[in-house]
Order: sequence, then structure tokens, then C-alpha cells
Amino acid sequence: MGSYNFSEIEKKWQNKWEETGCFHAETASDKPKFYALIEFPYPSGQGLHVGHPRSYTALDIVSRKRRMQGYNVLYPIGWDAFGLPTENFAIKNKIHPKIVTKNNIANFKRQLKMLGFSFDWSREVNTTDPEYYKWTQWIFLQLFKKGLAYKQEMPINWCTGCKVGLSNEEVVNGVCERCGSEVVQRRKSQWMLKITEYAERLINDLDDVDYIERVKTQQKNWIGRSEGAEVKFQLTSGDEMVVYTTRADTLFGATYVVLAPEHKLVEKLLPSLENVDEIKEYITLAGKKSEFERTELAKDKTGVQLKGVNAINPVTGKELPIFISDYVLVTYGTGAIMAVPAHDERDWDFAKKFNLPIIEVVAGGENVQEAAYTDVYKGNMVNSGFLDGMPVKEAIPAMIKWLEEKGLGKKKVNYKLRDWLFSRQRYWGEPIPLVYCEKCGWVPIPEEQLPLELPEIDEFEPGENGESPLAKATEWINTTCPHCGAPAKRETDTMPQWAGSSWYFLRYIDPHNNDALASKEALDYWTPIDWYNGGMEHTTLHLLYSRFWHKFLFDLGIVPTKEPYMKRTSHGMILGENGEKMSKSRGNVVNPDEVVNEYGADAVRTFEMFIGAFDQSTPWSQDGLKGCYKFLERVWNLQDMMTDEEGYSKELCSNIHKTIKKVSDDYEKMKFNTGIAALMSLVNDFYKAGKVTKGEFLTLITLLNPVAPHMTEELWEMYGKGGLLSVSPWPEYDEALTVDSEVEIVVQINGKIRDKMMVSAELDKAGIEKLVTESDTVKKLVDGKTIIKTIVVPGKLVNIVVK
RNA sequence: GCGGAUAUGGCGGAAUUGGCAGACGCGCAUGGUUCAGGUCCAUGUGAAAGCGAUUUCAUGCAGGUUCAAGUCCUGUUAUCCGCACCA
Repeated sequence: MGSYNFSEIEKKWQNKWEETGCFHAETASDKPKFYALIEFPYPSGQGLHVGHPRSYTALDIVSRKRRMQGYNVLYPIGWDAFGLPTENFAIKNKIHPKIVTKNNIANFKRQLKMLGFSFDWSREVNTTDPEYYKWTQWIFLQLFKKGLAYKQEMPINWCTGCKVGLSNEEVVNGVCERCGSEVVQRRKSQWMLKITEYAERLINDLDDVDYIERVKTQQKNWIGRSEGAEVKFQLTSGDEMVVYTTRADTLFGATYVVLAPEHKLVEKLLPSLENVDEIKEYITLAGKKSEFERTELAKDKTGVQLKGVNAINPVTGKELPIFISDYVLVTYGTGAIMAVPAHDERDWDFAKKFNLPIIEVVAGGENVQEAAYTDVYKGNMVNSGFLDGMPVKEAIPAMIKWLEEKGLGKKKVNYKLRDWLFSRQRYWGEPIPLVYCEKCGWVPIPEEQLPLELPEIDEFEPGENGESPLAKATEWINTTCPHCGAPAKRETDTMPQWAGSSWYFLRYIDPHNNDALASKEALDYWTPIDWYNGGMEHTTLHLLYSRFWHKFLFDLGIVPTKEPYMKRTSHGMILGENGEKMSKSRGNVVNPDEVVNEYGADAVRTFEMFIGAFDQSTPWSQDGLKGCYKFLERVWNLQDMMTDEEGYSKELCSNIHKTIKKVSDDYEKMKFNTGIAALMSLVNDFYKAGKVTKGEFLTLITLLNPVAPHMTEELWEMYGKGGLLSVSPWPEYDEALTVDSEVEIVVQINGKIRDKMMVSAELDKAGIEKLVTESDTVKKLVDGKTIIKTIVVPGKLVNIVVK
């Protein structure tokens, strides 16, 4: 027997798999289809790190197993290659981002191939390929044509480092998610996508998909649906303001109202106010602050009263002071609130600071002068006219009904979700395929002119005033209006990185199609995706954006399903050996090249799956990797113990069937760590027996194949039944053989373990009780005591309660 | 501040959903084989007490429910993640 030469073996089988094309998926087949998807990587300059393969190996195991079980499996891969890091690298090193991308992809590809994933490489996609982004642009044009893309001047987050606008979702703790620079507020005309139009469906349709609960909760919270009411307040100036509230029941307790400083009404009222300077100063101050700075001052509320005008409470008729304060956001609701300090903490803080009245309208709390009482489940209405005595839950609809009847307000659903800021003033993204004509406005370019390719330029830096680098491509910009033929200019903004990744899973289905993003036939066959695994960090951005686009394509009749992914799971992060997040600056990054070189791809794959619970983050361990290598070597060395005996050895028979069952189940439940542990135990049993039959050995390597595909293919070639193990049938188990005829019963007295007995598995409750209570040990233990109660759990234990 | 997750030996982690806590691996110890080679094989390994069979204590902390709690309930602490006054 030769020694376990993993580097030779791994290269050999990677070549064989490529030559035979055994992992190519065929569209349309009698077999059941299985479409497994992992989040395609962003090909960064650093190359793969040891965290990437965790997700890829997991679905590779499921894909390989399903293939062996007779499924027609699609497990594709591609590159999410537009984006800032590449562009920044290109700027710094004066290399075209296209070249940088090409090099990075080559490196990633080498690394992924080295790990032996069963990807269908013939379907590789690349978001920066014009043949690909042609369809990204095409989808954008459809959105535009349906009125879901619009341009609007609005306050945006401006990254002082990258000199680009960021969507709120990309701002992390007040700094740019990518470069870490300060983010400030600025106004700029931007392309927006109306994802909010899909908010309701994005929540409701979660009921039809199998996502892990955490992901569903996080998406729902992000969309943030709330049911409330809009209420009209007449002002003493004769104007009208509309506030949004979820607590219409507390209207009798509203003692002042607040407008966001940017609210249009403030501008309108200004000329007639007494303290114009003070107000203007506050508005300027608030405008300078980033959203982060505003919230940093959360405890200490600020604001200015609009002197010379009051609002009239529609139910009490009382005049209320009007304030502007930056604790009210112009982007949410109507940008105006009615303040009920007795029952809202923020309002309470503000009221205390500005000495405003606090009127209790819900009983049941402590003194509202001391703290706000916010419980909606306890307490009835007081000081509230026709609502008095009602519980809050009834008072809310009662008040809304009253408002609607009087024409003073209406029921209103609001969402936290905001529209998707889609413009970037950057080079390395898809050009937005629109033309601006003085006469016709924004005009889409004809679809037959797609792809609209990026112009070749030399300088990729954004312009000084934040304009796109494309603005320098004069020849490219100047064009004619497709509508009227007059001279016109192209849009110079590009799309965000999220665009290409919002539909890539559809292109895999039919990647070389020139006439459509994918053929209808192929889409009908492969969608929806059966299983999508990815990181929790993509739960609110990518996952939501791609669901939105998919739903839009569904509405157009392009895709046959309303949801793209049937099932979504999530992997935990692999941390550095010191338990901290892997990063270059911490110096704890583990390079896959090194570990594969040292222990082989099979050992790395095995360890990545054995390292801990798949959905939890866990630190890397070089010793742990060594342990998995040792396990594979023990499997390899079993060759020495192989006997010519036929069939399974009797003592291991039930063990084998139990292992087949456990491993099959565990792979599907992503409990890879315990599945591998079961295989380790089985190997230990073979060592204890000092022998293994060929049948047992082949079962073992088949079960291990999805995890360690190279070594098991090699062993299959030596001892197996011919052909590739990767396409051989998955072992079946006999349920009857997984059940033991005798089980161990734990005997407890007052909950303490006192004895263990082997009893027949068929024995019923009474039988077990009789056997146990009549045993000598038990008789001795309960002697002289009274038995109060005996609990029998068949197959588990007997607990005798004595006094 | 709000929301979510997590907490089990020296370490990574198991525990069929209320039923023997610590599977499997690492590490460590002892013995054997090879005795220069990242060895390999076997046995042991939560803590404390005892020569011992055994006993007691142990799943972040404090209570509670139950014959029985890592698992359920109440409170609390720590760590990590997400969000930023969402009315």
C-alpha cells in the first residue's frame, strides 16, 4: 500500500472531473432538479481566505450527495467583480480595473479549483463582462420604463473619502462601509429604485419560503412595517400639517407638535415667524450634522419653537406650540409628529427640557410626570373624551374611525425601508443606459444598443465636485437623443455593485444566451433555487435587493416564480486562531494556499466542516486541521486491515446502517460536524475490530466522498465498483437494522442514577416497571421506604420516587 | 437606546427537543512500536474527596416550574452582531 500522497491524488482527480465533465448540469432531464447556490465571491486582490470555503464546501457536500442520490444538480460559480476595492487599487497603481479584475479572477479560480468543488465551470459568469451586464442594464431599463427608477434631488450620505454617495444601508456607524471615512450630508440628484413599492410583498411572501428564522426576522425588521394613522392639524396661520402616529389613541394627550428641520412647511411659515434667525441657525446646524452625529446627542434633545404660530389639536381644539427638532426625521412618515410626552420616552425627554405639559391619557402606569408610560397592553384610556375607559388596543381603531369620519385623518401603513439609492459616481460599474435630452428629458437607449459599454479612459478618479469619472469621456457622453435625434448627453453615473448580484443566479441558468437573460424553457426548469447559503451580513442588502428584482421580473412575466430562493441558510464566520475576526491588520489571516499545500484540500475541507456548528462563528485551529488530516490518513490506512470476508461483519452491521442514516441526515441538516464525528467513530470501531470488510470500507468512503472527494475517488478506483465515485449511488440503509433489540435503561431513585439495566426494546411500560422494581439492586435501595410514584420512559429510564 | 444571537472541561464543540451532561476532535498523561524523520498503535483524561467500590459538586449568575432542567419560565450579567431618535 502506498502512502497517502494527497497532492498527487488531488491533482489527478481534479483533472479527471474536468475531462469527464461529470459536474455539468443538463437543462431538462428526467431526474429531479436541484439548484444549489452560494454567494459568488468578490475577487479581491487578497485572494481567497479560509472563510470562503466554509460555505462552498457545505453546499458542495449537499450537491455531491444529491448527485449521488440521482438528482440533476446545478452548482454554479461566478464573479461579482464590479466595485470600489478594485477601482481604488486601479487608481493607486495606474492599472485598468479590467486588468486588475482579470488577474484577481485568475487567482480566485486557481484557488477554488485547488479545493475540488463540484462547480459547473461551464456556466461561470462575470458581472463585469459586457455580455453579462448587457442584461443588468436591460433590467434597469425595464425598471425605468415601469416608473420604478426615478431621479430625485435629496439629502444623501456623502463619503468624504470615496467621494461618492452611499445608500443608508452602506453607512456603518456614521462612516463609509468600505473606506471608513466620515460620511456627511449633501444634496445631489440621484437615481433611485422604488423598492418600497414592493415592501408589503417582500414581507408577506416570506411566509412561503424556508429561510432560517433569524433571516426572516431581520428582513421584517429592516422593512419595518408599522400600522398607524395620518392626522391633520390646522395651524393658526391657516396652513395645515399632517403628522404620522402609531398611537392615534393618545391624541388627547398631544401637548405639542414637532417638524423635522428640513420639513417644507418650515420654509413656508418662516416669513411670518418671530424668531427667524434662531430657526435658520438651527436648520443650518442640523443640516451639517450627519445622521450619526444627530443620534449621538440622543439623550440631550434640542429644538426651537416656531414662535408666532400654533397648531390646533383636532380633538380638544386646544392650541399647541410647534417645534422643529432633529429627533424627528424628514425621511420617515410625514416628517412631522404629534408629541405625547406622557406615553413616549423621546417626547417625554423633550417635554421635560422645554417645560411642556405632560397629560396622562392611558391609566395604569406610575406618575407620568416622573416617567413616560408606554405599555399598550395594560391600562385604559383616561382624560380622552369618548375614548375613556377603553383599552388601548380598542382605542386606536376607535380614534382612527372617528378621524376618518370627520375627514381629519386616515389609517396609514408606513415602512422603515427607504428607496434604493442606485447611482454611483464611479468608473467601475455598469453605465446607466439613459440619455438626457433637453427636449425629451431622460430617454432610455434602444435595447438593441445594449450593452452600453464603459468608455476607455485613463484616469479613474472621481472628479473634484464628486462627478463620475465617466464625465471625462467627452466623446462617449455626447450622443443624440434616441427619441428626437437632437444632441443629447449620456448619464455618467454608474450602477452600484449590488446591481449585478441582484440577478446572477438567473444567468447561471442559461449563461450564453444572446437573446434573453435566460431562455424561458431553462428558467421554467431550474427556478426557483432550491437552496441558497450565504452570510448573515447579506441578509438586509443583497438578499432584499435580489428578491425585489426577482419579483419585478416575475411581474414582467420573465421568471416563473415570485420568490427566487426556496431555502436560505447561513454560515458562521471563521475567526483567527486568537478568536478575533481575521484581518490583515490583526495578522491572523490563514491562507488557504498554505494549508492546502501542507495538509491537502480534503483535510482542509474536512476540518472546515468539523470545526464547529456550521451556523456559528468559531476560531481556526491548526491543530484541529492536523487532527482531520490524521483521520483521513486513518481511513487511508484501513486498506491494511481489509479482509476478504463477504458482506458486513455481524457486530458492525447495525453500526453501519446507523451511520448511513446519521450521515445522510446530518449533511442535509448542515450538521456536518456531527456527521463527520459519526464517521470517525465508525473508523475507530474498525480499528478496534482490527479488520474491515470491503463492503464496509466502500460504504465508508462513499459516505465520506462529499467531504473528502479526492482521496475517496482514489480508493474507489483501487477497490470500488468501477466508474467515478462522484456519480455512484448513495448508500441506502435498512431502518430495521438501525434499531437495537436491547436498550439500556437508566434506573433512578429520586432522580439520582442508581443502576443501569439492559432490557428488550419491545418491552412495554408495565413490563419495564416490573423488571426494574423486582431487581435485587432496586429492592435493596428502596427497602424500608415508601414508593410514592414510578415514572417509566420506555427506552430511556425509570425514576422511582420514594420517601 | 432598540432588535437579534451566544454563554457547556485546559480548547473547538456534542446532547434524538424535558430523560445517563461532556459524543467526536485537539491538548495532556501513561504504556508499546519505530527509537533521527510533522510518526504510528493502545489506554486514560470535567472538578473535589477516598486505598477502594463509591460519594459530592458541576452547563455565565440568581430564583422558579417538574419525579426529572444545559434544555421550560422570571430576573440578571457578559460578549458578539445589526440598526440609529421609525413617532
